[in-house]
Amino acid sequence: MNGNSKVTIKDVARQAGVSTQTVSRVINDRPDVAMETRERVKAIIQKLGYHPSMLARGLIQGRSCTLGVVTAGLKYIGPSRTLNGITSEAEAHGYALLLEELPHYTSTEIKPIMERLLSHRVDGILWAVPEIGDNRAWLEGQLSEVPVPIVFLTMQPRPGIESLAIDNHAGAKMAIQHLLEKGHRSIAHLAGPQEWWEARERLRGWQDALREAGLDPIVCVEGNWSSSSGEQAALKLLENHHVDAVFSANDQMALSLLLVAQRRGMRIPNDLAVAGFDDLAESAYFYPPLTTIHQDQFALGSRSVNRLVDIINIYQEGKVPEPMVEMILPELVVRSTT
Amino acid sequence: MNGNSKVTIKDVARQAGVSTQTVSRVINDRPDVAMETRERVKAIIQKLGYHPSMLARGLIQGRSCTLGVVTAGLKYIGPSRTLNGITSEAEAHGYALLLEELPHYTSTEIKPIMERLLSHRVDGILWAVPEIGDNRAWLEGQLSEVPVPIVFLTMQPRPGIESLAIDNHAGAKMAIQHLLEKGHRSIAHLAGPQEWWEARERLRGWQDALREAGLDPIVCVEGNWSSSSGEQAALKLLENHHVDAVFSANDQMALSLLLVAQRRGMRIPNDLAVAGFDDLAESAYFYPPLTTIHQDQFALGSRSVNRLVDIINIYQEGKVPEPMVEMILPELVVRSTT
DNA sequence: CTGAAAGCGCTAACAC
DNA sequence: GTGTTAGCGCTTTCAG
Repeated sequence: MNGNSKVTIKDVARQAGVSTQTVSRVINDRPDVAMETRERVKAIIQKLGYHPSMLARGLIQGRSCTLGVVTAGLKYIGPSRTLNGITSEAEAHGYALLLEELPHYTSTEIKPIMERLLSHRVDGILWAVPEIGDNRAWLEGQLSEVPVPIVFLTMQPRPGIESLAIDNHAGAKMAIQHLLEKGHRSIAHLAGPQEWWEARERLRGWQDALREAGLDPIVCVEGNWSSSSGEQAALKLLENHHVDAVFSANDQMALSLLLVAQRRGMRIPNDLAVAGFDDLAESAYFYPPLTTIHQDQFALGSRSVNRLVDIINIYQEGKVPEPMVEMILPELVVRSTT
Repeated sequence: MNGNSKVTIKDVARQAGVSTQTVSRVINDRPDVAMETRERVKAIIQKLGYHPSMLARGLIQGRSCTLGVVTAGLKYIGPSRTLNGITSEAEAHGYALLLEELPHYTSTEIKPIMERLLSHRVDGILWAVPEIGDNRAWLEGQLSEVPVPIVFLTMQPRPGIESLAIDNHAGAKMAIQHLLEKGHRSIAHLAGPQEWWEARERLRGWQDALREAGLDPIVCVEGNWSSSSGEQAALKLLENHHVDAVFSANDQMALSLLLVAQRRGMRIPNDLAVAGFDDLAESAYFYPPLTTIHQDQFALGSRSVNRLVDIINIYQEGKVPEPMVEMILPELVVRSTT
């Protein structure tokens, strides 16, 4: 580190023998600058290693070209794939990202987060935290106090609020319909933690698909997404019930289920068929390779940025956008466990 | 969205019947304000929902209280766990994070990235991209042009440059020593892509540990980290060589190796012992549960923030820090594949 | 203890 | 085409 710490527009102007205004015109690609002047200024900019300050520009224009992103649970792969989509799309739109991570999923301390984001004058906010328990309770009172548009990811749609989510209900139905087609009738569910909206949706999909087929959704045990909880749940399930298929709410629990079933001498898929949800990179190499529901979390992230940028632009034009809810359809990936 | 879009310090001052300086003193917790005035101003701030603008403050103080983070490969779990450590520690130090993701690991287009970061006047940069091929070539010429301190993660230590990394060489040696203790003598390596510094370090650890035991490191096949490449490599390895143990450069490839070996009728660990590297959440539930090397990527992230903040403070005091290199030791986790 | 004036780096609005 | 003036929201002098 050394380099030219603080070259300002004035330095460039002085060296080029023009006013700061002219330099400003050059860096903003305005048309009304003489070709020759433009080149000269550009050369000086290059030579001095000058970078216009977004702070100053943001101050004056009332916009920082920055989006706030609030996430949680980065130690798991899901949120970070969404983030991957967000970074990619934000760059395409010329926005920088201010990242905040909640200390835990159900943190209700959103005020300091918002304050930090708003202090930095973000132009909009992406709330990429899954809906769990009442961690959206703050919407009631505090949403109206936020002076910039917010788009929510992975949340139960609410009227008047922008949101995007994977359609977990539809995904679960796909899995069950696939198992039904394979001839299974006694299909259990290894559910996710029911405080999670996503887990409830997957359970509901399991129920609805079975009922539509004239069957009763009865056998259901709950885990907490982890492989270790899945192991406990799988033991309970296989010890106490006779089923010929299980739909697991995620791949990690499905993994334990495979392990437990095979330890008990069951052959997969002959004695027990298994379908998961998520499609982890490893799922194709489980023993045996896992049939699962693929959710495109990258798309979830990138589309949310798209939407937020649209909204910002609409407000910019003085109009008010019509709130939209978008659901992204997952896909069935058939492998060897069914 | 509505809320008080743009409440300024002036609005607060006017309503409180004081000057803007006084308000400024209150929000910065300066001592020289009368108790009564302070309370009154605070009440108005609350009432108006005023948030001081970090843009204006940054402009004047020459610092934005923002750290730039450059990452790559967020769709994999590794980088995002590091990011997890970064967000957590940055918040503890009161820094916001400006996130940039490279389009690919070996992107050499670092100039636009730097420019965006510097435009936003970040106080320092965390370069959290693994060293691959010559994607650090730019250090030669351009590092000196960066006017803020940079800390590099996951990179071959270089004199005079701040860096932190997991000690992959030591980790690999731990794995091999464990296999040797278990009585294995013919230990192959399922290597990672050799353009990656980390993969080379793991291979070197395998070589060194074997040589120190008086054995020759001979059998080695290379994958690209993915389970599918691991499958190809495992087939090649098991078809052409007779080995009684394999050290895989990561868990995903180890997973395929387990699958391939068992398909060929080998029992794990009796016919073949396997050790991996990474310790994924799923690894404890592989079939069988995988012995592996655990690397603490959260700590890698959090310590890098710590270091960067230290450096910024040292410069702040007008001093120049002594460049430091830190290696974080991984840990052996013994499970059922050895 | 409090306020007035100046200015951070930049751009909008107007002159010329 | 180009320069001048003013001011974004805040903090830093320096007076009182």
